[in-house]
Amino acid sequence: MTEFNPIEFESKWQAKWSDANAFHSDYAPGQEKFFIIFAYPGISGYLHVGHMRGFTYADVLARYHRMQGRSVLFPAGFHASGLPATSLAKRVARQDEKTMTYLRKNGCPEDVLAKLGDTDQVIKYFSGVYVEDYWKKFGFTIDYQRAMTTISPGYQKFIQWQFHKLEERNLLVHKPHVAPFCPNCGPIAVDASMTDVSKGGNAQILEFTALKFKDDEGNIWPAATLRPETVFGVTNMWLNPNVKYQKIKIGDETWIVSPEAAQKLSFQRDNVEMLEQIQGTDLIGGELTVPVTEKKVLILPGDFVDPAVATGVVMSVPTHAPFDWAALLDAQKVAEDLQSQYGIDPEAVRSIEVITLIHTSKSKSDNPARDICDRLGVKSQTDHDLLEQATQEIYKDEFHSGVLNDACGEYAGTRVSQVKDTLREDFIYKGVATPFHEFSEQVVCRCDTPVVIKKVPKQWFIKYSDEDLTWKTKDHAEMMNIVPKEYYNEMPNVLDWFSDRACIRQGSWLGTEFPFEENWIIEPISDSTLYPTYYIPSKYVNKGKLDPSEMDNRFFDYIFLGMGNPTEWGVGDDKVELYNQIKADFDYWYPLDINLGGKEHKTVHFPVFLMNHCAILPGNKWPRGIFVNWWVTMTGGEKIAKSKGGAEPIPEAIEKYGVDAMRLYYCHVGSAHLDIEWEQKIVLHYRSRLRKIWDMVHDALENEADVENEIDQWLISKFNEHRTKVLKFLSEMDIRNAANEVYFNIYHTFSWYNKRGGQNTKILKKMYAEWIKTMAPITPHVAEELWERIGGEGLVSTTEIPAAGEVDKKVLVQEGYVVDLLDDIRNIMGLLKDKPSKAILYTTPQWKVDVLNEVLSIKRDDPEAKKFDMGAVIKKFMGTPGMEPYREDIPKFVGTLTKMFASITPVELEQKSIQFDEFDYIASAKEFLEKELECPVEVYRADGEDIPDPQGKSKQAQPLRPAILVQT
RNA sequence: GCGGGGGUACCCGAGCGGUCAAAGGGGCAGGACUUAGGAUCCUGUGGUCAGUCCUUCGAGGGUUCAAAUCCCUUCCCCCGCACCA
Repeated sequence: MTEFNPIEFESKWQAKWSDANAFHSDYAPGQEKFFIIFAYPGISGYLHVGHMRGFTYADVLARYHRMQGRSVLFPAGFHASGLPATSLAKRVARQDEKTMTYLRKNGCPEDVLAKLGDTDQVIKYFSGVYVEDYWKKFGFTIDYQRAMTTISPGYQKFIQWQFHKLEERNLLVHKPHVAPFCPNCGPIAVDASMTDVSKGGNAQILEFTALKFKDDEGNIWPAATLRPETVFGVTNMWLNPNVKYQKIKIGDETWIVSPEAAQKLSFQRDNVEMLEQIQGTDLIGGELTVPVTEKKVLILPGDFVDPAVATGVVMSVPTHAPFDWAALLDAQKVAEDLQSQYGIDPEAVRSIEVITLIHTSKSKSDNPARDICDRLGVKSQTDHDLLEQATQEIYKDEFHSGVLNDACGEYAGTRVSQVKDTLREDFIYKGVATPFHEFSEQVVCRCDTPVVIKKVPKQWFIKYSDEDLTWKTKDHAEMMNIVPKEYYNEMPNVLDWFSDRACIRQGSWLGTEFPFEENWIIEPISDSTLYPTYYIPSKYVNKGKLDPSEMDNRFFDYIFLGMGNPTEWGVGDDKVELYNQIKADFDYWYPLDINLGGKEHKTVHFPVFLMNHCAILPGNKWPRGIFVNWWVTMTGGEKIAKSKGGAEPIPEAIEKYGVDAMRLYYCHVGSAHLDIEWEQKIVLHYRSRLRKIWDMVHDALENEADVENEIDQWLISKFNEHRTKVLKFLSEMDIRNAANEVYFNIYHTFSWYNKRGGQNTKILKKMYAEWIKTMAPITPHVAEELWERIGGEGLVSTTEIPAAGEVDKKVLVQEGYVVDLLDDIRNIMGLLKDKPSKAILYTTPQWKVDVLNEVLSIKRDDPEAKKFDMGAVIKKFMGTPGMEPYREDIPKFVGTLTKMFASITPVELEQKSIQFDEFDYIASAKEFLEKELECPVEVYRADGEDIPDPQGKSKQAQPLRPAILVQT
């Protein structure tokens, strides 16, 4: 037996494919085409086994379509824009320990490592790694003639053109915005990979509502809150007596806030002027007017007020804020002290009446804050953790199920969740409130300066909220082939939800310069939306035929939109011809058939990919399909992360498992829309699966037996049935089921053929050849190697898989009958204590077949019927000559058919209607049954003469269900 | 909150109105082959039992001749939410 050693033949076939240029995409007018891409990877360092999952699916689909006779375009590129490449270079430059370890662990050579502090080198090196170490080694049928990166000059010209189109279509808007900013370094990115920050990479920008409380002098005391609706329940204010408050001038208003807040405001507002500071203690005991309600309330001391959080000015709503409730109780307890310290009338403190605003289904009384403090055992305002928990609970409950009551004026009777935004907008519109932005946690820049939120006066957005565009895109998405279907259903909602997106930024990252504003770079999501179009001209750029300098707006207008006429450009005949060729190419390949990407793209990349196509290109160029794949996780469902060492480096994995085993693993271990766990053992299992198949095929190669047998016909029909399924699954992008059919079900069919004594090597080799074709999309290396060994011509990868051949249903039913019979006998034998000495089978008597056929024909005549006239059927057969001996059995048997009659499916009806002689068929399978059961088998017709029937079993025989007697 | 998904046998998971006691893997048990096996093959893996029966698909109701699959109620779990790819 030839040893199964994938490593030996994998590189051999990769070289042959490459030498033959087998997968170059051919412009082939008249021939059907298929255009697929996977979302190009960002250059972020080494990839892991999870990335290969999606890439593999794309290759499987590309290979399948190629083997269906289509001209296939499967290009690939690199998304170098944005942070990842820069981030990696920066980390190498500062010799970040984790990064260095990770690079070395993945086998980065030291001389390369020394250069990776430079972003260009990072891009150059890793794009090489992706192609040579991953994609080629995985046998992907990518057309590398078209490879491109998003920071190449040609691509940048293309992106600029795209933005001109967006501008022309009124889809670029600008408005004020806020963004993270380091006072020392300028605009920076707050992201989880911590490129620019040393702390707070996961921080979010929270949008508070600052309510403008006023004192008698007209000074504004902004209390920033996430719950503006509670303004109706304010009973007092809290200031920290130990803090020196800062008076500032904003426009023509004077504000009083904590010094930290004054600092933050100076970035969020124009013209902020610092005035004097006032000790908190001096402010306690004063009165402020509540906005909206115009009520006067007292300022009380609150030690818990953190000057670093929000504005340092806190409004108190004791019924709905546990902190406020606890603090108010404390204050009331020490009312006398407050008098001596701050001159506050103790009676005024004690008489503060709480106001209830919100009622929920869980409300027990009119003071939910008190209820929850009692329940959790809060003793004072110092029980910080408990109060935090209480706040969370109350907030959640009241937000979800709360309804505002009569204390809330015009908003009474509305749900908190519904009215919150409206109410906030109303307040801002009326001038009693204003937005205030704050990080959810502290963020510190790499230079150790705390990061602030800075107002960007003129931020450009792509107007994804555009109604017409949204409507158009949703309409189109409905006609698209989007898998899984869950995502298809979700897509309209995602498109509705998608609002304007900031599309440019300043600071250090890679990308294309924004054409309408200097020193702004287009943001990486926005420069990767329409890009599949660029794979068409990229081939000409790569070949040196097309220069970026000539790729101006009129060029792209012509090739992508068919606008203009190159003959009028005065560029010479050669160029005109070239442009026409590129345009023809584009018209041939576009639209894109499948855009394949991971689940992380569901709410970002895919929607903008669709919307930009719909915004810019004509309707006949809009994408046809999206395929989303889920992730590979570490054992236990944990996300693969570089910080945790990642999974096995890909080159090592390839060597250990073999590429095809990995490909099969991805395709079969779980559906594409499910996270799968990376487990060595399982991958090895798939390797041994391939080895079994390898051995099976080699058996036939080494076997010269050439015995014809009835079972041969079954094999052919059964295989054809399998192949029909495989092709159907692949056409539906159900890769998992296709893999199941090819590597498991077909394997079992061949095993059964063997078991049944099939030895027709000629037939077998023919069928194996067909089988190997079906393997080629998923495990191409094994397929090529077996194809060659079995004497196939040329490359199997470029051979067509024929649409399925004929299926003889009768043959399939007959053999299925034996399978069921064997099962039943085994079932009975399993119940016996002793070893069986003989199995006697009684096939159905003819009269039962006749009765059954009569009933089936009634069903055929009226497939909707649930009942049939039993009396008529019984009568008919009772009167038939020769039926006398069965007079007692007829009604009983007819009775058993009623249930079947009601529930039979069309498929079953067809199967049951197929006629064959059961006795003859079992008799021919007798030897096989004896071998399988390891005991003698006798077969009789239940209505035969003088048959041995010691236990009267023969009466139980039914069509397709022989009676069985096992003797011990 | 908004949006989406889900609860299936020991585990992972397929099925999404009838061919369902429920695919495929894994685990476990028995057998075969073996110097041995963590290799491979076969068989079994809800209950009952000489097979066509009974009880199961988070819980409770309902529709239907027929429900894991459809409808309602309810409990629980997971994921995404933006300038970050």
